[in-house]
Amino acid sequence: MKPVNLKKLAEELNLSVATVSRALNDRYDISQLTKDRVRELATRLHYEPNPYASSLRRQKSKTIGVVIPEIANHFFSLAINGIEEVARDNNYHVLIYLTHEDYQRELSSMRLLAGGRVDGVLLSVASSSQDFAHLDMLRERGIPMVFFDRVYEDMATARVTTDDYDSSYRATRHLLEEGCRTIAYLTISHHLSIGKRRLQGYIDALRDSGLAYDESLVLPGQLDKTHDIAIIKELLESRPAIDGIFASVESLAMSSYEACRLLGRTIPQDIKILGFSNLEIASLLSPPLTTITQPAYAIGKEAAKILFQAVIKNKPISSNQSLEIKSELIVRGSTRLQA
Amino acid sequence: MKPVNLKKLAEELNLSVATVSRALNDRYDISQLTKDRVRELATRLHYEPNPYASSLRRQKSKTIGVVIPEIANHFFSLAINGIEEVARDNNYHVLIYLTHEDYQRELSSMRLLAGGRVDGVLLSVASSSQDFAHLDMLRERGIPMVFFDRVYEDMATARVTTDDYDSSYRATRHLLEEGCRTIAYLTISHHLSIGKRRLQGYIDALRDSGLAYDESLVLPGQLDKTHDIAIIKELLESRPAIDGIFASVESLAMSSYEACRLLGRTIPQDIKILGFSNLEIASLLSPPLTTITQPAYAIGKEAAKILFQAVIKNKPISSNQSLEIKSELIVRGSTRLQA
DNA sequence: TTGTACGCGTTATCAC
DNA sequence: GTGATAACGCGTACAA
Repeated sequence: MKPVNLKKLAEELNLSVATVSRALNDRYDISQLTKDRVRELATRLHYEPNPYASSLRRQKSKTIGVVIPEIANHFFSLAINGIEEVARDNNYHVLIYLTHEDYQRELSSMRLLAGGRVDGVLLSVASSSQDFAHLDMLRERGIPMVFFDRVYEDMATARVTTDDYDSSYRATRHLLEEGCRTIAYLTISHHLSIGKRRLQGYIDALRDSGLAYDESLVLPGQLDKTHDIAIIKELLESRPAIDGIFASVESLAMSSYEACRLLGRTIPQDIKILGFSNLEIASLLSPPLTTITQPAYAIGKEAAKILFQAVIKNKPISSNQSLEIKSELIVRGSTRLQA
Repeated sequence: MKPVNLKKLAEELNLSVATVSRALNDRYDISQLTKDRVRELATRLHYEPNPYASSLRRQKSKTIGVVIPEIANHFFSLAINGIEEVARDNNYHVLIYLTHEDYQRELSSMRLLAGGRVDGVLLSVASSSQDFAHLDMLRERGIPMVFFDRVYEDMATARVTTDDYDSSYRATRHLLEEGCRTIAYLTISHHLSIGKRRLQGYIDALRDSGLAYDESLVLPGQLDKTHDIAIIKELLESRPAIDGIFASVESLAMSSYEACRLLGRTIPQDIKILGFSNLEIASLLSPPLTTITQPAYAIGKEAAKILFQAVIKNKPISSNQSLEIKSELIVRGSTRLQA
């Protein structure tokens, strides 16, 4: 019940606490015999060093913090998979904070993290975040941070993203090539750089095909699924010419499917749908969903690797360590008849 | 860059460290004036207490550990959502450890947690875990633990589960009522109690319908999707009489869809499929998947609540705080023609 | 109402 | 090779 500590081991072995500590840390100046004796007793008594005492002393928490908008989302859970993998390889622990796309929660998470609980932070910003002063807290404390997927442009640190603009451009081109002429664009945030880039890819693809950008075709989704379905339905009814939907996030693609079903629109005959998504089972949907699939696991892993370079070697992170990993457009039945 | 600590605040205000500490902790014996002065400076300098020093002193980490098999899975990510919610309400932090269904990783995670890094643990055991001696480490250290979903029967602590036996029984009945006579059962582990209960529900439902239990219809899935599809395909080919598949975990239902597609079997005409699953988009699959949907979010939330009762009030957890939350059988197109 | 002094468990420094 | 001791930053008993 009462934890074994160095003092206990030392008493038991008639050694000093210092010696026991050094033996366990495998220091060169301790005799092999002593090391063996100490280790034997330590394992026998299930000794585990107190991580907080150790952190206090070493000024290292052996912990990183991951702040993400949500977790019930394939992109983020795959990213965490990658992050946890790298953390474990480095003998680090992972704290998770969910913002639910809420700026206030992101802020309070940052405040907590800035308190020295972690040696580094991985962040994917909330869609409602407009102000980024809260990120300065980390900088002031010298805690390195790496963005992944959703970044804040003005911050001088590394980011691991995907080719949002290009894939959005390609996706829009694909819809155009499949015959769409009036493409609705569903988004979640205009503030996020990721939102801007994806939107720009859409706009440029339209323009390059000689089509005008019609702002009224851009629909800002919310967080509530029921509400999303309702407004998509409304848009489709008020604009019957719409023959394509480009969902910039997974949940909006799903809501579009529901909306079409409610309206009796057939995919892809009446309307084609395409979306950013990491759903493994996109191919099992009815019809199979054409997706832009992001390398979520790799993004998490690479972001973590960059962070650990800074954490372990105590080097600051530079923006030019940033990485862009390409997404893949996978054409399926929702945009093409015989896919 | 250098963190502000109590000493700094104290010097700045010409107060003792103790007074500053008490002011920040809002102790009754400090004058309002002093409290105000201290707080003002603290916020101005962005003071954040060092969590490790505090933990060391208070013998409380304000952190819980969550150990789960995987995260890229709707059940677990929803559960974490619930857990994080409760943790945040209690001003606690959440450490995540993924076992990838591997006993060794579960063991090492437990060892880390037993070191005093957390005040409590939520665990959903890995399918490969047969030995549970590693859980004693927590008990020895007096760290409370609550199981959720996947439990180890012999451990005297609370568990939050769903009605695995009943829902499995009902699901099997449903398949039988829809005309199935040869139902394959796909499982991941025979060791897990959850696996046993679900299997038993299946067996009993068969028996109550006068059908014999045929062990060769029980297929143990692996972790690798490609492999799963292959063995399901093999089973279906070697046993052409199979007209129903009951997948005891989500991934196996998906693999079954793939296998059927590869074999050209039509769902639900040739074969009916049903599975435990928390996929929100089960209804958008082709055909929509009949599911037993577990209350994942609620399970996570309730498990965390029980844990916090112990953590906050320092009371041991008793087995009879255990909770069973019912799952729901949602009939869709994969088991019935006009659903 | 505030200050002094100690200890939480570990590690680093210095002495022997 | 090993031991004594201080220090990490905070919280609390006791003193004033």
